[in-house]
Amino acid sequence: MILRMSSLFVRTLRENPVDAEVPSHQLLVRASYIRRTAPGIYSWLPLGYRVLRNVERIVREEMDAIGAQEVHFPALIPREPYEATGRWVEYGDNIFRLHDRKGSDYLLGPTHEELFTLLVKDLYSSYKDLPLSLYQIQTKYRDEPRPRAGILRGREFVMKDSYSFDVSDEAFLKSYEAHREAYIKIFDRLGFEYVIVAAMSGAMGGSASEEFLAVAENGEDTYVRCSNCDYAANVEAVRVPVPDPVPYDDVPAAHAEDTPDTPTIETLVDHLNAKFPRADRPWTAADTLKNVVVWIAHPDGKREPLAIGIPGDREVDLKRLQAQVEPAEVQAFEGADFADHPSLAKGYIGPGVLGEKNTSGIRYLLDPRIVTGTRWATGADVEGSHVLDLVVGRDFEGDGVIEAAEVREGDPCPNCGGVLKSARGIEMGHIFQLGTKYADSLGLKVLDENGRLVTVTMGSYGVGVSRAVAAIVDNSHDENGIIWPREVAPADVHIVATGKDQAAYVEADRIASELEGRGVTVLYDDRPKVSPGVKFADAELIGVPTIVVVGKNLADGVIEVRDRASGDRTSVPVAEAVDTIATTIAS
RNA sequence: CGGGCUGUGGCGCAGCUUGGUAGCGCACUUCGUUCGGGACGAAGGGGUCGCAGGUUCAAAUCCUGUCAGCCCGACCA
Repeated sequence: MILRMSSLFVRTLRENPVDAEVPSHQLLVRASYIRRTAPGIYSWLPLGYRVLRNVERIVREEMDAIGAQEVHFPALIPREPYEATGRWVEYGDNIFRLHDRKGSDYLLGPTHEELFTLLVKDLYSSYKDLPLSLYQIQTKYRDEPRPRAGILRGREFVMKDSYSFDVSDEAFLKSYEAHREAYIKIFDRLGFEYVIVAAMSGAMGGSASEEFLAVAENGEDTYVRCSNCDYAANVEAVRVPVPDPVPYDDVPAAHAEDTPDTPTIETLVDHLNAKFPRADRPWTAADTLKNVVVWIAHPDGKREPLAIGIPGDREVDLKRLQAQVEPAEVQAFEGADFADHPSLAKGYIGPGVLGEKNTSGIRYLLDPRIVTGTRWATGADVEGSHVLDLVVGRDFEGDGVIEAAEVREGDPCPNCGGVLKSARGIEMGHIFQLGTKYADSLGLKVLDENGRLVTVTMGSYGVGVSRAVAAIVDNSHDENGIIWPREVAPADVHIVATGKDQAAYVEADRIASELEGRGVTVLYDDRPKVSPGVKFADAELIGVPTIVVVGKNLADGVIEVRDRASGDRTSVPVAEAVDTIATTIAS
């Protein structure tokens, strides 16, 4: 097919829209692929929609290849199924809710585990029917607190979601592995750099999950990778290696000391070094135990304080903490809250009052590094006083363990002890081992070969289709515009006709038609009276991988074939033009 | 949720301090010239100045509220 620029519904912008920060947002708007309709909600223009469909096509082909069957569910969904799994409440403000004229509750689907589970329950009741994998490519709705970066994080977006149903956990692993392999093929074809990392399942529930992250400096997710083994994980999912308990027989009894004006770790360490110097080495922040209090707000509206003890040289990583307490939310513990909890001495909180058995009654969870026998300097629960030589297991204990401390580059790998390196990425795909969470709450069971009812084991798998469009652009562009990988480009070739000589247009028309006859999609800049500079700039901005210029050189019997990515230019005799172009774009 | 900055034709911006006919560049229309790296001249079309309320003879401009956008922050015990 031929897309003629003279009539194509496209208007490129010369300047970047001022509200766009990331390259994909800037370029997709400038090159007229998308247009903002409302905050976090975008319309797809002809070129953009072609790219989106190309991504969908790749996803479809790979899903079909593993035997998954395509279906299509409504986006407008009644409340009941989500009530049954608790997600009507768990999703909180993140779902769009609406009422029909009778006042019944509906939602716009953020993801579809419930409906798929119910549909399979409707139709299937035997182990002979399994395994089954269903998928759909559909518009999803999530009322994000802060949509940003164009289509990278929108409130309406296109997602491929699929669900696997198996009679046992063992059988499930095959479905999971098949999806994982399919995802590798999809992301290889989409042509951006990505990593597969261990992840947290979050609101989705279930036991384990892996994320496919597009490597991107401006990504929202931070992940770590071991420089020695193949361990890779989202920081939220990193498990700190737990040290062995250490002996503490020779540690003196805990003793409180005056430490005036030391409300921060930094001031405390300085004070300790000045007044209580250690014999072996100076005090460091890592010798102190920092106790942070936060609110844990549950979806049902209740909230409780939670104290977290971590080594003083680390910060609490809110995202990590959040991931641990999902679906509850973490909220700041503020000045007025201290007034309500008089046992907490702000700046000098210690294990003396924390814990369910102590005066505050606040649940107290410790970082895994704080193991039995380790000794700490920490708050004495009195302003201007800290306790030294406080030993875990001898002088205090926590109510449990929590992974909330920040993960840092250089930390040891939980797998092999090697060094972790950190980087950022964008979540492009996520595969979940759901176990029986949804099958249990919705009653999806089948009869096994012994005639017994067994609960179905499920997996759910998502690909951010519209997000992939943005990720590809972020991964593949230069100062002049987008550089599409061939498989997703809105056209196979972009023909630019230039000059006042009508012959160029006649020749370009012929080449375009012949290419069309061979099944090639041609974006043809046939705009009259548009200067060559504008056409070249637009061609580079739009980013079709092969650009053909028909103009001045026609007098010498040649046209020019340009490679968008490398910038290479080749002169080709007119007679060979169509063959050469067809060969180029097929390679 | 808190703080900062910003909302003026499709895009980028000026005007606001000191209230008085809404402007510039790009884009768009017409004519002519130009034609391989964002051409030129002339003549045009297009804006409830984010929204609501208030002050005033008069509001883009002052006041209040609200909505939206961008950035930063959210614990540091």
